[in-house]
Amino acid sequence: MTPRGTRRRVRFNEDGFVDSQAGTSSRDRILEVATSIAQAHGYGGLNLRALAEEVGIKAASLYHHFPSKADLATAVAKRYWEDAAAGLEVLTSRYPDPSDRLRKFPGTFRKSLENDNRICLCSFMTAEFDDLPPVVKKEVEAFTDVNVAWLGQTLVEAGIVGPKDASKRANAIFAAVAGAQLMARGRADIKLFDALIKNYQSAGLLPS
Amino acid sequence: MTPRGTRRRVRFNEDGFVDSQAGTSSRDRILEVATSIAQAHGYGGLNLRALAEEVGIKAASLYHHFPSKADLATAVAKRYWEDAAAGLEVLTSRYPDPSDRLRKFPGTFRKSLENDNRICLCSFMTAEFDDLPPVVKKEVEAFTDVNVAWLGQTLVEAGIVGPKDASKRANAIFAAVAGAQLMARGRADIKLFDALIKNYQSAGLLPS
DNA sequence: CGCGACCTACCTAACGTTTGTTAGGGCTGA
DNA sequence: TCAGCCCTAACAAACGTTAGGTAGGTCGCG
Repeated sequence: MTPRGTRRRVRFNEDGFVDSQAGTSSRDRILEVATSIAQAHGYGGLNLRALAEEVGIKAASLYHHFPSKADLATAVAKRYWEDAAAGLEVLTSRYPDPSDRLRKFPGTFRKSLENDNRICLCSFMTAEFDDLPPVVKKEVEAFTDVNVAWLGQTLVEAGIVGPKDASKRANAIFAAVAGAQLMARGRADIKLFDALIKNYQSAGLLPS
Repeated sequence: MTPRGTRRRVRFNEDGFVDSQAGTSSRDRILEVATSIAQAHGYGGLNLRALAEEVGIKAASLYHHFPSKADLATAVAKRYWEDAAAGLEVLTSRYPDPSDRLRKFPGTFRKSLENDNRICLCSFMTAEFDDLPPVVKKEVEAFTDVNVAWLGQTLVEAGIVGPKDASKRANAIFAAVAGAQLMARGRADIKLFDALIKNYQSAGLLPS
């Protein structure tokens, strides 16, 4: 019965990333399952009946919590980047060396692949760009913003680039890691993801 | 009235990439329009009625050319990687310097973005991995194979990496460029794509 | 030459299913 | 008692797909 405004309890694992099974209220469980489905099938593939069944309720009952699919997806995407932001903050506070943090960064994306070969919710929704309700699009963009901002700040702190080039390099790292995740999904091979990250490191895109 | 087995006439622009409006037969026009739709909406978003309308026929008439949507999509993906392979071959024969070729490589992906912010058909379908008919999946993988093989060979020829590390670096370049394309789509900003590629170059992932 | 058989390419009409969504009612705990 | 949470039942639209038909062209044969 967490009131709507209350911050959900979230658990982080040893690397600062969100562990699942954090929500207990019905609304939270819906968002949790919806996130998982959308990471595998996208916005278009998010079927309200299938979602409801996995939650353990009927599709019509979803409308008690969300006025429409677009609103549900908006809440999903918002929760997604908020959790990501919280996870990155944990990373920052846990590792004093900014280069260490940068080395840990791809771990967020790795987690998705570990979870039944899923990908970043926002990568999928970015592909679906043209069919996304504008409100959802906004939240998807926020995820990129959060990651790029964190990367840029950390890169500067690590002395890898100057403040002027920070956001450009941050963009490059984000795009490359997202691309690695997508490619690894296509082969259903998480070792490929690791190899790609290693290659980014040896090429000098990421600190090794 | 091109017989089914005949190679379609294809035009390449100054950089060796396929120009549209190459097909004249009905079957080819279907594939052409279907490719364009799938690059913007994916396999799931490929609506047979909408496709037929854009071609100028009725949805039922599509079944004269293809037995099912899955078969249509298979033909689309197959044609897609075959055109890509042909384009890369043109690049090889047109530029004697392998480093030049590598510099031109991202141009293929740029072309999609120029075309109404579309992305690589296979990037989209890789996201839709779980919902793809197995036959389609196979053709999608072939696209990656073709690109990675070409990149690996060209990297060795350019003396950038040894034959042992070629395929790993080729994978990294492919993933990074695909990721850049996806990110640029999310911002509907082709200049972001150019900036990302430039950053890959200055980081040493691509020759500059 | 002329005629029927056949093929290609498209059509209309409809089917069955799946989809997001709504109306309205029932149970339960505070 | 009453709000919070969930239900059944159904709607309308959109979907892939099928049945069956038509117009035009081509071919072989008497």
